[in-house]
Amino acid sequence: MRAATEHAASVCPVEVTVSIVGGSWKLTIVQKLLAGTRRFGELRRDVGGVTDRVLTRQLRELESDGLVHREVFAQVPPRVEYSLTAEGESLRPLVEMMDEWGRQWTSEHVGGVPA
Amino acid sequence: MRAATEHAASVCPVEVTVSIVGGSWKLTIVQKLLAGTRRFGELRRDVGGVTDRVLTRQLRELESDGLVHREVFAQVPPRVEYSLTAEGESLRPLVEMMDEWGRQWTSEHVGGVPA
DNA sequence: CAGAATCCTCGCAGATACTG
DNA sequence: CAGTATCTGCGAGGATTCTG
Repeated sequence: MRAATEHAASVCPVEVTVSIVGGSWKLTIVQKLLAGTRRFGELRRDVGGVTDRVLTRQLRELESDGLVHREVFAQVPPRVEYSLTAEGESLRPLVEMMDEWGRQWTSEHVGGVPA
Repeated sequence: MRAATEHAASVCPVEVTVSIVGGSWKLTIVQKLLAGTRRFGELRRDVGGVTDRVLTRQLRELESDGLVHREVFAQVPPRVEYSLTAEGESLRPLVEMMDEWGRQWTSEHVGGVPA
């Protein structure tokens, strides 16, 4: 278990969840993966604005937390596919709820309803 | 709107939610407030392990995000009460879901089911 | 294509001390 | 009691460059 998560566990369960999905881009990545398996380059494009280094690290953390499965194809050019594990899939309702809550909050605090 | 939230808004709605509830202790605080109004000292005790400075800042951020209401009583000794706004209350299902997900994840990754 | 290596910075969390 | 003021550090996030 990652150090941050371990510390969170000593506080309270909600903090565990935050420590796992709280990294920047992390839930956005999960959201994309909820739609199906993606290659590294696809994620980089779909997420948008994230650098290789950061995307890689977020994916590795998600992997080590057991939410994401990483499959490497030994071929040239390299091909790596990312998909959600069952545990990752279990985030679906949470992601949907947070997406909805975020839209709601934004619309109430900006006055404009996003598409 | 806070800078972090503003940046998150440019990414995707889920990131907005993360930026609002993602600070350490923040959801734990909300969880306590979901049970009812609390004074500063009560929160400090209930949350446990948090310093004055950090607790204060988290509360101020929650306040500026419109989730928490801060009421100061002009008296000696000072008395300040914190409570959730309607928007804060709207986090209840999310907090419950994250609490449950965190318990589940922890039990599967540690082998021991927490109380 | 999918990253690894390197370097930088900036902000948050935390500790400590003080106060109306 | 409920903070503020000040300092520290640490580590995530980001930019850039290089490679099998």
